[in-house]
Amino acid sequence: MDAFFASAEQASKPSLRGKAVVVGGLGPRGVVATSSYEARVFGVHSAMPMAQARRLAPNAAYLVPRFGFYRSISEQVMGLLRALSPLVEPLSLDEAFVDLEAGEAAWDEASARLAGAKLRADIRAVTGLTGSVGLAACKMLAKIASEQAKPDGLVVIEPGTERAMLAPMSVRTLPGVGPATGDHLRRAGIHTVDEIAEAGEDELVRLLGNAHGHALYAMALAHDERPVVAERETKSVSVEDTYDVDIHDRIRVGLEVQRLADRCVQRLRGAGLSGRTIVLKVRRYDFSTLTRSETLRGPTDDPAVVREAAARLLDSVDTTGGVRLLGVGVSGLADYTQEDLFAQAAGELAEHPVEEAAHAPAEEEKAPAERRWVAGHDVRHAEHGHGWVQGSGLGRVTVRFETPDSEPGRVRTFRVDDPDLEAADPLPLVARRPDDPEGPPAQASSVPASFPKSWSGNGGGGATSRP
DNA sequence: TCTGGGGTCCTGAAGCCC
DNA sequence: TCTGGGGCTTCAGGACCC
Repeated sequence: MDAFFASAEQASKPSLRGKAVVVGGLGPRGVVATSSYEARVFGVHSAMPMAQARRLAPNAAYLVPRFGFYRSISEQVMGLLRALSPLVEPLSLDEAFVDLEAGEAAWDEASARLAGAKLRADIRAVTGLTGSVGLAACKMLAKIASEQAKPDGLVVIEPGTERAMLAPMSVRTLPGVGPATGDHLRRAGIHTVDEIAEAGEDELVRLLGNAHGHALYAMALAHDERPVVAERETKSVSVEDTYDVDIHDRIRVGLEVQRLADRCVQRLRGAGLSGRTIVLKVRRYDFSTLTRSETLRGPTDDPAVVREAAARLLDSVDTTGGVRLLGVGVSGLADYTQEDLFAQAAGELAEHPVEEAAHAPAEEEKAPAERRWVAGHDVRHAEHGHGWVQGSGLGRVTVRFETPDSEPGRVRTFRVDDPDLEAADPLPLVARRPDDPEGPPAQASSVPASFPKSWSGNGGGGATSRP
């Protein structure tokens, strides 16, 4: 999907269409998750500190991400992909690989183009958003093609042309080459993909180590045999928080770690998992990050056990000077068994007869009674109807009244405790047909049959929430 | 005026067992 | 009894991705 979060917000809010929109954390330490193409003109891009974005684009609209909303759109798109093939490998909310051969959805370049074009049309009809499609014989090339296709395009890399196409490209084009590896290669005089191939496999292994060296050399030759994997099992579950102000108080640090342990266990249980290795993460005032881990005798999803392990790990960490981030994770995962459940139930009753997992809910889940009017979130007013919060402060909240299919709406300001104003769910971006409230709004056609070895696609956009 | 959150994979050191 | 080495696991850190 193209600039996914920002595009979804623009589709949801007519007054933001054609305008610079930046989605990300709005606190003093927030970073940009996605910016609209209009904002990118000012140099705003993903992972940029929000403060810097505000300097570059002071008049942009700044919004908090609404993951539940994006997830619902993502599910619609993934549904379209699964109609093409049983082998769909989601990489994130807005990106996935599809093995078109496995779905017999195409068999040559022409049919692949047709399938890609139809997919893009279907995504547009069902979600109202644009997605880009890259078609190629392997995942690496499909990904590169989808990057080239953005925004709102389709690119095919024809078999036989791969090496010539890759040769002049920067090493940073290849997946797995980030800032550090890029610098490493540059210092060795390697700037392009062609120069990687020329350097030879032994030299790359010497420079980058075994796994990375072999993998990168293969990619430079356009070799990528990785299959599209539909079901990936989760390897770890973690939660972390960056604090607006460094925490110096050791007792407070301990309490935060306990809270994070509880949240982590909630997530773990939600996924039906338990784990053996508990990991504590601490980012200190100077941004240095350290982790401490402990492996238990067997898997657990008992909050008391995870809390205790996390507290023991914290004992071994020096936090003088302050911490800016704390995290708790669990790895070494297993599906939990019935015995585990009974053991946990007994253990919890013994250890925490009254304790409630009543810690601060996520921003999106907060009750309306809490009266936290979050910028960008939907609201409903008894008289003026559906709108969204444009800003709040000093006891006032400013709301723009508009819906995905309305004209840009008018702005009104209310007291934060106005009884006529309440939080609301996002409206669908594309109006449903009255006779089929569940189904797609437009006809989503099916794709031709039979597909060969050499075509796989990176559909639904490639890294499109990134610049 | 700095640098989120949730993951994956790899490497190297160290300890243990045989 | 001492030493060496291979193989495995654990732990910590780093790079990368979206």
